Amino acid sequence: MLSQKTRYTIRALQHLADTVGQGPVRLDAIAEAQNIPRKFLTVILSEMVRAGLVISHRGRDGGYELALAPVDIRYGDIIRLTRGSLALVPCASRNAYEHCQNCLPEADCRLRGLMLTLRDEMAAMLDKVSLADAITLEPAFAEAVDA
Amino acid sequence: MLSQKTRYTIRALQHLADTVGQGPVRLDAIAEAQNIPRKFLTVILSEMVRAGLVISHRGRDGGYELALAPVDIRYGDIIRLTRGSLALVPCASRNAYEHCQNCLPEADCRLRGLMLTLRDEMAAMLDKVSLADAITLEPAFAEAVDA
DNA sequence: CCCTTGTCTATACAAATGGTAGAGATACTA
DNA sequence: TAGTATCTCTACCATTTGTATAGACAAGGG
Repeated sequence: MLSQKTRYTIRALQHLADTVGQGPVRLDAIAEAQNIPRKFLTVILSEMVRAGLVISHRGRDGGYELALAPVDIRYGDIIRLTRGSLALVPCASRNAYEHCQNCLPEADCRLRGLMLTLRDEMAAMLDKVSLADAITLEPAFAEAVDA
Repeated sequence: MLSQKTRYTIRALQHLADTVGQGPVRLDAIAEAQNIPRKFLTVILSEMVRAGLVISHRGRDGGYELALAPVDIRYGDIIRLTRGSLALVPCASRNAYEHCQNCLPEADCRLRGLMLTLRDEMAAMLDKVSLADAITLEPAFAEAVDA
């Protein structure tokens, strides 16, 4: 699961993407529009500033804006940034590899093999979609629901 | 991420799949071969018995064996069972839907739209692979590593 | 100078996670 | 029927993680 914080982060960035060209957006405006606790959002946005995705302006008429064009911020990037990795197990991360505790030798671990493949598929999809993209709000249910 | 418990569960079931036809496997044998804490494994296997995936036998020469043929236990099933859902956000679960806290109206939530699509892709893949399948241990790196 | 707005560090608190303890229930075997 | 091997169940605990807040501070603009 994505943590609540990651979800807030994504929604905040989407908000900034949607208001590109309108100057800095105040924290309170984002918090209200996106239904994110104000104080928590300060933490989140500060991290985004430090990470270089967002630029902040202090003082009157201050606020936040994206540091990059929306098309250059892909969902895969955001999730890697906030969560460390796309993978479902630490040892299947291409990006933030970590040895699993209490595991088998990796060369023998079928779970790892499977999770590597899955990670690659997830990455392929999440790196195709950026903050500039419209998103199908209710995709067709790809597979049958049997079993 | 998959929890440690989910990973242990999968490895335990793989072990049982690999020993099909050899009679019940004792808990200690599984714990040792799969490097899983013994006491924790008792909890895990009891749950699998209750869930109907595993059959247990007590007394001398007792142990555990799969209740179904390996080919009928798909990774998707196991993850749904132990984790509740394949989805990365509660509101994108086909199986264990839950409303997200502090969210926007769902009809407007682009994150939800994206996560529904992703869930469907993950499900399609994880429901193709069962405990009977060999798994590529180190798949080709599908996408470039740029950015 | 003062108001507005962002920054930073420390905390509080709740929930989930990983793991253990130990008494009990069955089943086989002698 | 005793005895031993094996799984079963409830409760419990410690640690980590996740969510959120408090409050003092820094900086920009008029």
